[in-house]
Amino acid sequence: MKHMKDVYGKETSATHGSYLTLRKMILSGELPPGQKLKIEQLRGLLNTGASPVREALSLLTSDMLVERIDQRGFRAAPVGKANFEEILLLRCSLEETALQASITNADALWEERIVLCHHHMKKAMKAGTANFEDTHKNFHMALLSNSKLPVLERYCSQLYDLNIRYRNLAADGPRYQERSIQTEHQNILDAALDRDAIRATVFLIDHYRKTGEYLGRQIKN
Amino acid sequence: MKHMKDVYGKETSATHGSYLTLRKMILSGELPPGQKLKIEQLRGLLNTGASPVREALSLLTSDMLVERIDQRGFRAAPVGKANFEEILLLRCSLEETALQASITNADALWEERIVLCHHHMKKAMKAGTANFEDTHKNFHMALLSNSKLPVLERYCSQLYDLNIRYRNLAADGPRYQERSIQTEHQNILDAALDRDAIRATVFLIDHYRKTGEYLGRQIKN
DNA sequence: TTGTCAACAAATATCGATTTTTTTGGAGGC
DNA sequence: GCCTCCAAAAAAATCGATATTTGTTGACAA
Repeated sequence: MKHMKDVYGKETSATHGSYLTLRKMILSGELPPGQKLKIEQLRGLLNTGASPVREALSLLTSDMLVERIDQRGFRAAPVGKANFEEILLLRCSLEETALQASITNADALWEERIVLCHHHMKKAMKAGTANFEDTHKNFHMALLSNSKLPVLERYCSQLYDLNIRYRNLAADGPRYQERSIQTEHQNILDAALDRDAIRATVFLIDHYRKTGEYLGRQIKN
Repeated sequence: MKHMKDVYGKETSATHGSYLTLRKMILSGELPPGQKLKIEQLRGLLNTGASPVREALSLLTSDMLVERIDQRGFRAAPVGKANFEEILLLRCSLEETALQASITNADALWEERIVLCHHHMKKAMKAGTANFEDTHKNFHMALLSNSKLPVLERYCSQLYDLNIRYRNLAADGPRYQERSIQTEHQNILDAALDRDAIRATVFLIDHYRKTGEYLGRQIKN
């Protein structure tokens, strides 16, 4: 395979394409935690050579989605309650910092951005389309996107994905959207638009804690 | 080169060896910020093939020491005042969390560990040996090593390295150790041993702020 | 002079094959 | 029966070569 088209039809390198595919498979649980990731096997799955696969796995290592064992290959990162709770803790702490910085730098462009992302998310939720998860992440990242702290935003994005992975792994439990997530999102958005940093972060963190409490109960380890 | 020996004489893969070498070169400033990192050129420098070099560069990407430009290769990560200040801010915030957690979990083993690391650091400083930087990092990481929050510790380690890079890049300024760093370290250690989380974090953050203030003045951008 | 475009040069990305290392599965000794 | 050691198989790591992309130069036309 010389070229590859990603989900949006744009051309990407074999490495980047493999990265995106594997990432999605790990986040969705299709590649379960701890699973050995053999190059040869993935090579077949992805229709590509060993080099792009190795490089994609290397990149996933930095996202903490893949573990590399020296000279012994790669495996999907293991999961556990302690890990889940650390992620929740860090998310609350880091996103609080990021959201407050974002609000401090608030401007019209950012406001429009978060309003739009919120709209797209609501629409996707109502339609029940498959890309709801993407719009949900977009909304949350948009909230932080005005912080002018790119490293922090990167960490938040990483942790968001790790959290989503746990949600997907626990997907069989009782329906999770029973809580009125829509209201919670609306509250965060309104507080952000009011430039009320305190209220916005309280809503945001509460949003995470509630989700965390729900998911935490489902994880064995 | 089939085998490679790292600094401690242990056998490592070509990839890992290349990773360590390149990392050191970027942190020390030998490979200056923004510099194009051509595979062929590094291949010669490291006496190895293209694959290990590429993989090492991929790994360095996750440490934010190397930037990858799609289809256009790699370059040493650029630097700037905004980046420096973000790193300082995040370090203060994350290390505060980590140190407090470490102290909360304090036990005899941890105490021994930090006392030992501190001793090694003092010894290396007095002797003026080249490995002072390593012992310094070891001491700071040992302080956080009892947090039971591995992801947080990983972030702290990353940010520590990024900060060291700035220190090395500004190395030509007036002697930086004029401040009594020894006292500052002693204060942090003593407070940690007293299990006084508040006092320890105040000393620690003050330590970073002072260093940051000094270094910040040296960075142009 | 300036802008465009083709041919060339350089560098990246990828492939297929080879070399090393780890793992597996017994055979033989205790 | 259980451990140790050795060969065979599997997998990972690495290499050398090829294909693809990007960057550059200079001729030619507007």
